[in-house]
Amino acid sequence: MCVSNKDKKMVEAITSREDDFAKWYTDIVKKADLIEYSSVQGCVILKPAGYALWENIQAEMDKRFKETGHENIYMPLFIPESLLQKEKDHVEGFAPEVAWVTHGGSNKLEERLCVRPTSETLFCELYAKIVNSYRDLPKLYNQWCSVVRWEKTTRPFLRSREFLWQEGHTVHENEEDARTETIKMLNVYSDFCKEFLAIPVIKGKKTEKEKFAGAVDTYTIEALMYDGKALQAGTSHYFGDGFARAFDMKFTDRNNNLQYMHQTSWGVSTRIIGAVIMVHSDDNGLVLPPKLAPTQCVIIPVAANKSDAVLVKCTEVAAMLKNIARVKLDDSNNSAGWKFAEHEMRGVPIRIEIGPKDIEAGEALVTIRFSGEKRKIKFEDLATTIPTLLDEIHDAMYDAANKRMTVTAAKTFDELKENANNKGFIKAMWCGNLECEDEIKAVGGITSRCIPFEQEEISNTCVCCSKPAKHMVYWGKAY
RNA sequence: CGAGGUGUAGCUCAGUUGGUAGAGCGCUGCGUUCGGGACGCAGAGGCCGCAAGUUCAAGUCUUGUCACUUCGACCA
Repeated sequence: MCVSNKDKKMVEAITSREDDFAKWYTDIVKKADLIEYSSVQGCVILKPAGYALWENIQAEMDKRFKETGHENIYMPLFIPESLLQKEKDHVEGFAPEVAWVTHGGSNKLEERLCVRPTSETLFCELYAKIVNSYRDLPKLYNQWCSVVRWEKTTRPFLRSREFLWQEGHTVHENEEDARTETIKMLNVYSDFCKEFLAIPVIKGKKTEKEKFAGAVDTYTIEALMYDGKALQAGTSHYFGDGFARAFDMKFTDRNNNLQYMHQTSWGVSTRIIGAVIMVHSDDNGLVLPPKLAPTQCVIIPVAANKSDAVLVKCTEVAAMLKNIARVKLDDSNNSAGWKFAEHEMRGVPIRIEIGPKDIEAGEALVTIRFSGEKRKIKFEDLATTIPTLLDEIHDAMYDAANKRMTVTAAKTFDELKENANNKGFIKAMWCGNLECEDEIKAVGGITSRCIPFEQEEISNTCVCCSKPAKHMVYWGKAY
C-alpha cells in the first residue's frame, strides 16, 4: 500500500503491547519522557517526568518508614575490599557485579575500593562501633542512595548499572524482634504497592536458591506484569547473627552477657517504576495510578481562539482545584488533539476539557485516562468530584490488575510444563530440594517466585519428584 | 560472557555499479489554525561511530576497534 505523507500520522504510534511487549515497554519509557540514555551503558538519565515518579515514591515510603520508627542516615559510596570480604556468602554473591576504584588521580590505591552494590558491610561496621548495650537496641536505620552493579544486559528501570533505592538496615536484641521487623517491613512494602501504586502483590518467602547472599531468610513481594511475567517488587531479609559474627557486632544483654546482634535489611528500588509501567500502561502510553501521578489533572482549553472566556474559565478552574489535586493547565500553542494524545502518553489520570460549548452548558468534559470514560461535570461540582474520582480510579486500576493476576494450579509435572508458557503464576507443591527446583527451571523455563504465606495443599507430593511435599510454591517466568 | 543485528541531521531512516549528503518528523521565525496528534512560506542544522588500508576518488570495498541493540546464561 502506498501511503502519502498526508495520510501518515504526525507522530509515530508506540508499538502495540500485544505485538512486542519489550519494545512497547521501551517506547513508553522514551515517549512518556521518563528517561534519556546516557553515554555509559546501563546508566540512564531520569528526566523530570521520570524523576518525579521516584520523588513521589520516596516521599510516601519515607513517611511510612518514619511512622514505623526508622531514621535516615547516609553511608559512603566506597567500601574497602577488606571490609567487603568479611562475610563469605555475601562477597561470593556480589563479586561478579562489583565495580572497583583502583586509582586516586594518577596514584594506584593501596587497597582497591568497591563502589557499593549494597551497604550491609558498612552498616555492620557502624553498628559494631555504636551499639554496646541492649539499651542501644534496636537501631532502625534506612538510607536513600544509589548503588552500582555491573550488569551485563540492562533495561531502563528494570536493570541498570546504577540505580536509586532505599536500603533499611536494622539490628535487634534477639531473633524474635528481628524477625518481626523483617515481616513488618515486607508489609509496609505490600501496603505501599496496594495503596499508592495500585499494584497487587504476593507475599512470601524465597527458596534457598533464590535468597539474598548472606541472609538466613529472604522474603519478597512478587507482582505480575501485563505480559504475564513476574517481577520482584521488594525484598526484606532476616540475617540472623551471621553478619554479626563476621563483623564482631556484640552487645551486653539484660543479663550482662555478650551477645551477637540480630539483623535485618530490606529494599525497594527504581525498578518498581518499571513495575508500574508494565502493570498499568496501555497502547496509548503510560497510565499512572492517581496517587503516584505528578500531574493528576490536566486542564485543556479548547477553541480558545474563538472566545476569550475559555482561558479565563480554565485559569479559574485551575485555581479552584489547586489545593485539591495536582493540577496543570496546558495553555501551550499546540492543537487540542495534540494535547489529548500527549497527556495520554504521559499517563495523566484525569483530563478536563473546557471549550465555549462547555462554558455555555456550565460543565466541563472530564475524561479518565485509565478507562477512557467521559463524564460531564458541572463547574461548581469539580472540587468535590475530582478527589472522589481519583480514589475511584485508584480502586479500578487495582481491581483490573488483580483480575489479571491469575494463578493456575499444577498437580503433575506435565501440567506444570503445559502451563509454563501461559501468563500468570503457577502454584505447585514442592519437596524443598534444589534438584527439583533446577529441574523445573531447566524443563519449564520457570523459577520459584516464592513460598506464599498463604499456603494451600494442592496435593501431598512434590510436582517434580513425587516425594512428600513440604511447601506450595508459586512459579513463573520472571524479570 | 556466547550467538545475531545496527551505527549517516536532535529523532526515525533512505543513500543504486565507489563520483563529494537526502527525506519525514522535530527545531527557529512569520502568518493562518485549534472539540482527537493542523497548515503555508522562509530558515538553521552533518568528522556518514572511530582508526588504518585499497583507490584518481570511500557513507559505499577490506581489516581492526568502540558503542548500541535483540536473544540466551547471571542478577533488585
